[in-house]
Amino acid sequence: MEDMRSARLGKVTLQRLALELGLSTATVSLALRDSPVVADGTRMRVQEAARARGYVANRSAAALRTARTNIVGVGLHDIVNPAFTELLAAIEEALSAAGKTVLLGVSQEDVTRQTRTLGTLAEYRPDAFIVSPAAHTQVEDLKALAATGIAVVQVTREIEGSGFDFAGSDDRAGVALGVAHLVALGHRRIGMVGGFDAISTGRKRLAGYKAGLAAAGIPFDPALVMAGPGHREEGRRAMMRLLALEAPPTAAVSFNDLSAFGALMGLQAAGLTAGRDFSLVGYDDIAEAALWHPSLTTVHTFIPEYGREAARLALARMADLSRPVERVELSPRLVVRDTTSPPMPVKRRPL
Amino acid sequence: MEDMRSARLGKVTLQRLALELGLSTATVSLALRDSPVVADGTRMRVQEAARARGYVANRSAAALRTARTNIVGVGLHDIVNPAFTELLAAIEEALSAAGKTVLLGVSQEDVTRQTRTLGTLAEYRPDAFIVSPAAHTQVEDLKALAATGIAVVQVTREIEGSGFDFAGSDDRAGVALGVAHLVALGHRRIGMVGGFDAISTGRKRLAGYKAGLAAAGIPFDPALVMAGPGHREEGRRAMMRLLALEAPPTAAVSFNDLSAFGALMGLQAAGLTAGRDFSLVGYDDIAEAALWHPSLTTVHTFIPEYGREAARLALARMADLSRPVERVELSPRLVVRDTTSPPMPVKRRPL
DNA sequence: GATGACACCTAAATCGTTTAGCATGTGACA
DNA sequence: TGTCACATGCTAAACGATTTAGGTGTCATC
Repeated sequence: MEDMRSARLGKVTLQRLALELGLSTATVSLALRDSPVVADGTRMRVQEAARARGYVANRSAAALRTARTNIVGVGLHDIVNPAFTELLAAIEEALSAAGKTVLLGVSQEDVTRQTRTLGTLAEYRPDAFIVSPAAHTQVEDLKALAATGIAVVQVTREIEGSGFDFAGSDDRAGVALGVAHLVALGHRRIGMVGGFDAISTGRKRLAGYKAGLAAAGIPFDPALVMAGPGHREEGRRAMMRLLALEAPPTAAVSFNDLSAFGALMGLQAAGLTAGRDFSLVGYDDIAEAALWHPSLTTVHTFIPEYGREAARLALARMADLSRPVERVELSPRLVVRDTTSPPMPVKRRPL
Repeated sequence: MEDMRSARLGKVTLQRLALELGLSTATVSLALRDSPVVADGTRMRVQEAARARGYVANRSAAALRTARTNIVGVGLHDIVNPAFTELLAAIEEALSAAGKTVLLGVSQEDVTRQTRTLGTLAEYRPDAFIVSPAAHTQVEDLKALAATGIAVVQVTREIEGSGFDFAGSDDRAGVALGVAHLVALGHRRIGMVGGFDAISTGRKRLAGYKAGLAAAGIPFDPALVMAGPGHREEGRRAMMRLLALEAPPTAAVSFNDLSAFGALMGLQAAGLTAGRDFSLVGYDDIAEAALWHPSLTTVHTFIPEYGREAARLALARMADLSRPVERVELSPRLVVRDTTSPPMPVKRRPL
C-alpha cells in the first residue's frame, strides 16, 4: 500500500526517466537541455516523457555537480520602505528574466543580523550577492562573502573602499539639485531633515546639501541639520525641532521621501502649509510622493533603473570575476511639485 | 592573510576539514551539528577548525542527501503594494527566525508567469511553498506544487476547494464592518470601489459589501459596484464613475487602501472633500492610510499577524504533511479616521 | 576491405554531505 | 582470562544531476 503510493508518487528523477526510456542519464540530461549532440527524435521523446511524468529537475544535485546555482542572494537592510520595495521588485524582475532566482535576506539595519543572514544565504552558494549593506557594515563583512569567489554587487549604499561593483544614484548631486532649487526660489536659510553618518547615502546626501549651500555661497550651519534614520516619525520630529529653532529655516531638503512625509506632518501639526509657509524637497520620488497633499517636490532617483543595473552588474561579474570594477551612479532629476515656493516675503516669526 | 591562505588552498569542504583533522567526514559532520555521539573534545576541535578555516556548509550537498533544503518558496502576485510588502516582510522574518530562508517569486498577477516562476522555485525543492495565487489560478496549478510532497500554504488569497492551509483576514466580515459603519452614520446609498471576481479576496469583499447592505435592509444595486484591480489609478477612475452616476452614492467602501487612495484623489479632483461631502472606507490599513490627508477610515487586517500565521502553518505542515488542514482567518477591525462622516443633510446634486 | 568521418549514445567519475551499520578501544566484572 | 557494555569513530553507500572520454554503428572514400 505504502509502496504503491510511493511508487505512484515516487520521485521522478533523471535516472528513472532514463530507465523508462531505455536511455542513459547522460542522454536524458543532454536532451533536456537541448544539446545539439542528441538526435532530434530522441530529444523530443525525452522532453515529452519528462512532461508526461511531471519531471522537475533537482537543482541541488545540478548545483553540486556544476558549482552553479542560478541563485542570487539579495540582502537588503529593509524592504518595507517603498523605495526598497521598488528596488527589490526591479532586481527580482531583472534577475528572473535572466533565469536567476532571488534568495532573500533582510538585515533590519542590524549588522549582527546581517552577518547571520548573509552567512546562511552563502550556504546556498548563490552565484552572486546583491547587497544594500546595513549601517556600520565593515569592508571585511563584504569581503567575507566574496572570499569563496562569489560575485558581490552593492546597491543603493556602498562601503567605501570595498572595491565591489556598485549601482545607485548620485546622491550628492541629487541633494545639491534640491538645494539649488530652493536657492533659486530665494531661500537662504535651508535645513536638512534626516540622514546619518553610518551609511554612505547619509554621507553623500549631507555632502550634497553642503555642496548646494556652498555653490550658493551660503555658509553651512550645523544647527540646521537634523540627522536621523529615514523614518516618517523621525522626519516629523526633525521638522518640529527645526521650527523650534531661534532662527528657523524657511525651507529644507530631506534624506528621503519618508522623512519628508514626516516633515510634512510636522508642518501640518505646526499649522504651517508646505509650499507656502515652508518649502520642502524630498528624495527618491516614491509613488506616494506625487499623491501626497500637497504633492511633494522631490528628487527622482530612478530606483528601478539602478535595480536593473545592479542585476546587470551581478550577471556580468558572475560571468567574469576578474572584469574591472564598475560603478553606476545614475543622475537624479528634480521633480518640482507643490511643496516648494518662494519664501514668505515678510515676517514669519519674531526674529 | 588567513583569508588568502584558505582561498589559495581551495574550497574548504567537510572532507578537507576531516583530512586536516585526521578524522572521518562522518565525525566532522556530526561534530558540526553537535551530535552527542562525538566526544566533547573532538567536537570543540572540529568546530574550532571549521571557524578558523572559514568553512561554509554546502546546502546543495546536504539537501541532496537529506531531501531537506530549509528553503521556503514564497510566491506573491505583487510586492509593490505596501500591503504585500508588509506581508513579505512578516513572512521573511518569521521564517528566518525558524532557520528557513525565503526563495522569492513574483507573478505580477499573471498565471503564465506564475507557473514559470513557481516551477523554477520547485526545482530548488523548497520544504514548503507560501503562495498568494495570481488571479485565475486553478486548483491544479497549486496541486502540481504539492505533488512532490511539498507543503503548500495559501496566504491572503485562496483557491477555494484546493484543500490547502490558508492564512488571511476574514474579508467578508471586514468589508461588512465598513458598510455597517457607513450605515450607522446614516448612509443608505453606498458604493464599492475596486475588487474583482477572479480572486478570492475580490469575491469575499464583495460578499461582505452585500452582506453589510443586507443587514441594513438596503437593496443591492450593481450599478454602485465599480470592479477593478486594487490600483490607485483604478480607484480614481472608479470614483469618477461613481460620482457621474444619475444618483451617486454618498459613501463607498473599497477593495483595498490603494484603491481608496485613488478614490480620494478622484474626490479631490471633483472638488469634494472626503469626510464631509463623501464618506470612504478603505481596506488593509497600510501605514500610508493614517498619514493621508484626510486620514483614511479603513479596516485594519493585521497583515503581519497573518503573515506570521502563514509561516507557522508552513512550518507545521512541513513537519507533518498529514495534519488536518488549517484555515486561519483573522478578524479585521474598523479604524475610524477622517474620511467618514454623516451624509450631507441636503442637496448634493440635482437628483 | 580498410579507413576515417560522423552521428549518436553510454559508462563512470565526480560534486559535498549525511547516515546506517560496523569496528575499535577501554574498563568493569565474573 | 574472557566477556560485555559503552563510548567513540570509521567505512561506504547513498542523494541526483553533469560531463569527460570513449564506444558503436553507418556510410562514404580510397
